[in-house]
Amino acid sequence: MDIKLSTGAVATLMKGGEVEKPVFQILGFKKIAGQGGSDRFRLNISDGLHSHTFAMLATQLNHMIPEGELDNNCVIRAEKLISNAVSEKRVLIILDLTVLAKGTAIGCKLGNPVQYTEQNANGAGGKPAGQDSAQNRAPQPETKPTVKSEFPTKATGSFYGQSKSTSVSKSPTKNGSSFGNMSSGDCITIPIRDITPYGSKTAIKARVTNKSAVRTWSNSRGDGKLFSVDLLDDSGEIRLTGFNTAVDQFYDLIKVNEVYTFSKFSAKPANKQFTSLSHDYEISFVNDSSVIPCLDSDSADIPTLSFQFLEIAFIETCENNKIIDVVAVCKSRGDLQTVMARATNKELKKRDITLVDRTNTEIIMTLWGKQAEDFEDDTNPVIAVKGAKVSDFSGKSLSMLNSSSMMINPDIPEAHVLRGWYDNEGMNVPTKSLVGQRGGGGANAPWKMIREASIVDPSSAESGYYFRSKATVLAIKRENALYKACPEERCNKKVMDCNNGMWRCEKCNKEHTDFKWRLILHACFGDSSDSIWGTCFQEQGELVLDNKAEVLGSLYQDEQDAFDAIIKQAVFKSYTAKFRAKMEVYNNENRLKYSVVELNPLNYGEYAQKLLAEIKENVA
DNA sequence: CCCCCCCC
Repeated sequence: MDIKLSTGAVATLMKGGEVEKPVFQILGFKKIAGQGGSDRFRLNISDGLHSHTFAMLATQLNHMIPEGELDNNCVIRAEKLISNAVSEKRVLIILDLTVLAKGTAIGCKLGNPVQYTEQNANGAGGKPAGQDSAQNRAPQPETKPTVKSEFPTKATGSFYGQSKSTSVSKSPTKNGSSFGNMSSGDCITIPIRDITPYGSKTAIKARVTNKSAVRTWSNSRGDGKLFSVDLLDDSGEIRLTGFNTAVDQFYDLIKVNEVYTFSKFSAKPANKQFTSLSHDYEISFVNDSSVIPCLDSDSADIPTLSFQFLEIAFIETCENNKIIDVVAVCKSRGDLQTVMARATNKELKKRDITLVDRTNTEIIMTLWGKQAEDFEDDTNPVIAVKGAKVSDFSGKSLSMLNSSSMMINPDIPEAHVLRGWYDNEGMNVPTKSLVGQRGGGGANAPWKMIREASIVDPSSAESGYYFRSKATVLAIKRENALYKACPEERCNKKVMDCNNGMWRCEKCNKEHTDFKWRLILHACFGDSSDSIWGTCFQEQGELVLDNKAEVLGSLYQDEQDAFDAIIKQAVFKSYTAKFRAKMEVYNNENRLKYSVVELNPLNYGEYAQKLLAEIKENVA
């Protein structure tokens, strides 16, 4: 077989030029381990003249390596290639390829390729592509130093060798500056992965990837202050918390992105509810803890980033309040808003941004405070978020926490792939939204017969599904229609009777001298096709019963007959109603729950017009 | 030993 490599293609591509379906020899590959089980392969490609290690294999092609289709020395034609500039470097992503010859058939390195550098590029390539091309709209790391390990600036000869052992490593003998009670000399460090509450917890060498602010607490068990950092090595990550004196001792000294040897700590099970870190345990400082900075030269083997990315489409199935990592393109950026925190009466700044990924699904993420104010990027950056909270407000959404961290255009393979996908394809593809109709609560909710609406596809009911119907009230449940609520203006929480004339609100954590009546009216709505039970909150309930909750409450309490008469009168009135159907789990069973989100007395004239229009449409 | 993280 006549194999001809695309001589000069590496240099051309490295300068930002384009090469049509270049032919390369694969001189080696390296697995970049497991971010959320999504291993990636980095290839050393050669055009016979130059070789280059900044080529990533698209994940959908990963299988070719274990299956032996791609082997050392094989020759491939890159059918589809994305080239991205990443700060001063350039990364190629091979999206599709054809194997022209197996490595076993070739058996040796073709030509005498040298590692490509700008210096030896010797004019082999073409002119760089135009500055406005999609390829050049590449991630520019905002925090450069944090993202160096995935793509070392120097590709060394040893890079493609076997992977190093991670089980035991020596901590550096550091000249001077340790914090804490460290005695001099080396100590044995263990991989983060191996930390348990049971083993001897000598020391770990780890990079600080996130550092919290100092926070104080005060509760029934006492008060104090604390901070925490996220630590990472090549075996895993773990949260380290410092309480009280440890705050004074270590807080200012520990810097994000730096590598330290941490020795002496205690470990306990991690509460998964409050972290996206994968470790089963978390650690805290003890009395004789020490923190020793590592020299830069000693830190290169400690990775800088770790994510367990979840695809956006998958967030739909996440339970509420789960803490997750996500990488996505910021499709649009909302305005800065100011809202009042109900609990604290503090003013909050927020900004919603819309994220989209290769599942063609989008989700809204809320940024808070300074991060919301500072977010001004309108260039559809790729965003990697660690530790965002899943909220089920109106479908599914994400919210940043104080403990979350966000990187804009990070230099990681997932981000490059997303960049290429969005610029070439994603920006023009319609997306599914995980937002249940927001704000207007289904402003364009479709008209449905009730029968039709009640057999709605369960997957869309998962996040809340809106529809409109003409509906007649067929029955009303008189029991539990009213409850005593917290009198605070914005709080509607049910209060507890303290039996001393006071009413306790758990939400406000206060006792009040009075309460207000609130309505949760369960009514059966029907049309000619079927009927459903739906919940009418305050305003809708007041409309159905044609009385204010306040009046209804006192009647319910003191004049039952009058209350029943009101209910009787409310039956058989007709409305146009907007319902929200949502799948909920009740007694381990899925059931559709309906609430009435909008209610208007039926305007017969208007409704007849609507029916006439529909008839015309169907006859034509 | 915290674990609050806000709003519609």
